[in-house]
Amino acid sequence: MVYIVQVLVEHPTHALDTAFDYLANEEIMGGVRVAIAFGYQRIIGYVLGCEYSSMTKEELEKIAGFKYRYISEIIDERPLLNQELQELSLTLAKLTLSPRISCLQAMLPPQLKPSTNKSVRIKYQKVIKVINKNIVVNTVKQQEAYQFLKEHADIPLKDFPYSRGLLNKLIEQKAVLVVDEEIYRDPYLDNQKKEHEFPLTPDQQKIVGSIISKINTYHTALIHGVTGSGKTEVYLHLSKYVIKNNKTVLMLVPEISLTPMMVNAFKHKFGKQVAILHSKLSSGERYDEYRRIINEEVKIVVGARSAIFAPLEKIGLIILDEEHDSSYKQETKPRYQTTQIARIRGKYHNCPVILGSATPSLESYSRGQKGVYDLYKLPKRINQFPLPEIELIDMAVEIRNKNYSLFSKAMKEKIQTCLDCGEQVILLLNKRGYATYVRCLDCGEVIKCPHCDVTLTYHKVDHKLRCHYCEHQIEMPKICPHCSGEQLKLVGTGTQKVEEQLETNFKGAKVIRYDVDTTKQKDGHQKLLDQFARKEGNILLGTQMIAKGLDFENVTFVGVLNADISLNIPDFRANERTFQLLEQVSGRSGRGKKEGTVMIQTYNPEHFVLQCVKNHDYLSFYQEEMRTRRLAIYPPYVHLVSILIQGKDETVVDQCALQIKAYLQKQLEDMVILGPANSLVYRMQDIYRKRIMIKFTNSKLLYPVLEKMSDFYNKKGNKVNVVCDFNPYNQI
DNA sequence: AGCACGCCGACT
DNA sequence: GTCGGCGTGCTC
Repeated sequence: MVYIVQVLVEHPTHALDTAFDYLANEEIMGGVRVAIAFGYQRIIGYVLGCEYSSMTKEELEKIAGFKYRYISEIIDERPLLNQELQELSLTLAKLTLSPRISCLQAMLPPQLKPSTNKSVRIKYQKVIKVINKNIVVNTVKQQEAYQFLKEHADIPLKDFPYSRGLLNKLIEQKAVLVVDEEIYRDPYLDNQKKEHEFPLTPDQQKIVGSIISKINTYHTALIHGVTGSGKTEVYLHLSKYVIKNNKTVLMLVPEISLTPMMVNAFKHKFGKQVAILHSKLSSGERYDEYRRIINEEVKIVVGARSAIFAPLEKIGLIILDEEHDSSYKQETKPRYQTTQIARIRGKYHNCPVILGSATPSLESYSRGQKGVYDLYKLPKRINQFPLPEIELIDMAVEIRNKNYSLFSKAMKEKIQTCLDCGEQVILLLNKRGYATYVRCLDCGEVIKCPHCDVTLTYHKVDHKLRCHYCEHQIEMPKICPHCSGEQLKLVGTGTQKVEEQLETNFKGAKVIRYDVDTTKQKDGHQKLLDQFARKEGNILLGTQMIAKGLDFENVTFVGVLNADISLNIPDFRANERTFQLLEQVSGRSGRGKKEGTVMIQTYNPEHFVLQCVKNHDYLSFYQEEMRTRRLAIYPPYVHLVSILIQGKDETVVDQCALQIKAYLQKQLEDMVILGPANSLVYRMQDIYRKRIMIKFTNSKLLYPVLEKMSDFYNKKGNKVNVVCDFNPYNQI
């Protein structure tokens, strides 16, 4: 008589993470969006399932004990996600302890999120399709046009170089047909070039051959290739093989705008068979790329983190380039690790997952060593040059020699030499944030945000102090807010200040500053990098953004102004991050026809991380850092889950945190449970935040306990909110 | 989440 | 008397 439809309502909260039953007069497929009345609201819902019932509405209501409502409107003709991805959305919800609806939102492009009812206009154009290739046509001229159409498949009507009458003749003979076809906004239209293939080196050949021999088996391969060793070529060759066998490729990169080389390499080689997915695309562009994938017009998807959910069918290969990169971890709910999702999809499609990096994460490398992953190495650069020579510069010595400037004597000279030779320089200011804070020289106070436990940072552009965590901003004060002293001093060095100093130190040098500030606008990254590539700048000065995938052959010198900042961050990954950053940025030097050099300024030249960077010695770094992790019991020896307890009332937060700790200790007797401790930024936007950390090796016991705890505390009306983060990266 | 209902204080 | 504060509970 009716269909009972299970609907997930679109509010992404734990309180509503349960299916609501509606009625419909027809069957509705799982994965279709519907409009529903929910309480007093009209909202969008997502259909989970549908079952037929022979009873009437009234009979059903008698059993259920509540009134059913009917679905108001069916929005989609077809399910948004295929079977694989629907199942994956449920797995994702379980793995991350997130509401199912927020998993769906993370998986779909913004235009298709259940909540967004905005429609994106689909554009059409008329194209000529050859429907029969073996017609004998009447005249020579017709034959000519027919031949032309056979050679130019699906040509737009407006580009047809013969007369309309001629075309009509061909249509009459049922040789061709004019149809409306969707046209897509192609974000990389002007980027297409001819394919040029490089022969593989024996090392590359070995890897390609070996992976191809297991191409139809799910397994993970880790490629440890030094910077400039040609991992890209390996990816391209494998991809070509896979699509030749009529399967598809999922290629992930950390952030598209920061790794243009990889994107371009794929676009050049495979042209229209590639779809690009990332957040900087306009909504129309992104939607079109997504539709091209759904319509199976695409063989390869290149994209950032969320592209791991691309609706590709028949996946034959999944690649994660720069696998160590922290952007593969999503830091908002659902807090998933892309590598984990890649493995789930790889298992489903029975295909290899390739992880590539010059500086693999300890987690991955240890699996490579244990044989869980196949470990491959590319130890040499393809341009035959050795890796750049690295010099560590002891800044303590500089100070002893009364050099208080940002630049050591050696670095100043080196930069000057490069400029004189017409070569380019990359400088890294290894500092998160880019501006300075303000200290009063009379009372010593630092100006802080009234809502968060952080200092306000100075922005020169508008002469304002701003908070990093909330939008709070004030005019730069003239006098100290604490003691009314007049000596306010800007402390710390940001890229803006270094830029000024470079311009005074190196007369005539053009500096391109590359940081969050200067790359904000659309295509901001590309504009600046293009400028630098055209040699319109001599020095590229940037934050860690410049460490990734850039490839400028005229760069022969890379300088790191202060290597210590990231070493001193209170995070168990600080050493690993520093090693990765320094090794990656060093790799920007000497990629062309000239050898490159690197200088790293530091106060800890003896530190093992810096010594290993100097010798390009990943293995020693790995061994030493593994020792530390083993002694301190950190990943990869254990897994971590961080539990954030937050709320407006400090005492309630405190009590709940203690309660939770006691509960967990009772339920998880033999696991190490640390905390509760104040979070790194204890107060953020007037919310107090405490953290509990669990170290575990087996998650089976853990999940049901955390689920129960999270459900209990995330009920509406509770004064605290609990967030579980598996494999946490940013402990802010 | 978003909204109503309901129970309290303080104002035309 | 009644306007509005927000604490509590419900939505198929």
